[in-house]
Amino acid sequence: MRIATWNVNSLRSRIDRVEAFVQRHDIDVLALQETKAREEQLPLMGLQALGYDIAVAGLNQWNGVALLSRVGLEDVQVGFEGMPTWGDPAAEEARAIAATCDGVRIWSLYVPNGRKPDDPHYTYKLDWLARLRETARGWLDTPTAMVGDWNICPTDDDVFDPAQFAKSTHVTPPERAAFQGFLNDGYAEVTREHAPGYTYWDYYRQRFERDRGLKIDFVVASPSLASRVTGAFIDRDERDPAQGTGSPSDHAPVVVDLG
DNA sequence: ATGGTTGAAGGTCAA
Repeated sequence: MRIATWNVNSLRSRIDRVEAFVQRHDIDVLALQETKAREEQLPLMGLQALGYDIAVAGLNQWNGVALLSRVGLEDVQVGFEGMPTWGDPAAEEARAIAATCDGVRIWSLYVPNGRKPDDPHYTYKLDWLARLRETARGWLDTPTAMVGDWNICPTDDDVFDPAQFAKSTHVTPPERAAFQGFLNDGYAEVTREHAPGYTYWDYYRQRFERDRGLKIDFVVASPSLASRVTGAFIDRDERDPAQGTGSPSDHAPVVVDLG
């Protein structure tokens, strides 16, 4: 089974790229973040025609997550138990959606950005991660993957210029501790060893062209699922303005293969 | 400190 995660930064503006991507790489399950649309706004017929069942959550122009699967899409769940919210709770539910696909419980996650370390949104981010961790302890014994945009650089190698980010979110010790907590509990991040390199490059200042990016998109797997991973890669071509149809997302997709 | 770019329910906010 081949799983992918991609922060698309608007599914409507990226629909042609998404359809081409799933075909080019023969994707079985695709988790999307920042879809930025309600279901009725989305042109999904093309993906359905390609054989995908689709579950989406999203009410506003900032969040929104989705799952596409051609190997089953059962027990869809929006949000997790006790998930903290920000602003309009109904809109913020669209940071997490889960479904069981061919026996694997897959969560598409869009972790809160945090904005600035002194912003209340940063506290919300840490609360959100803490609550996810508590809930996820209960999933360790089942094949589970938490995939998506974690908005955390777990190490300095995941930042093009750590000094520049010294006073920014994504690299602070509490955020890194939050990520490490999942690993301490027994989960494994399964993409890094197969797919080094960044997954996000800011639109500003030709960051992609100069490879000045961040590694913030991860696949965090329970032990039984982690043992099935045979490979992973980052599709940098999808971040390349010179390739594909229309403008790219600021994130590249991450693909994982399961044996 | 500011600005650079992209997307959306835009004439601003979030990333």
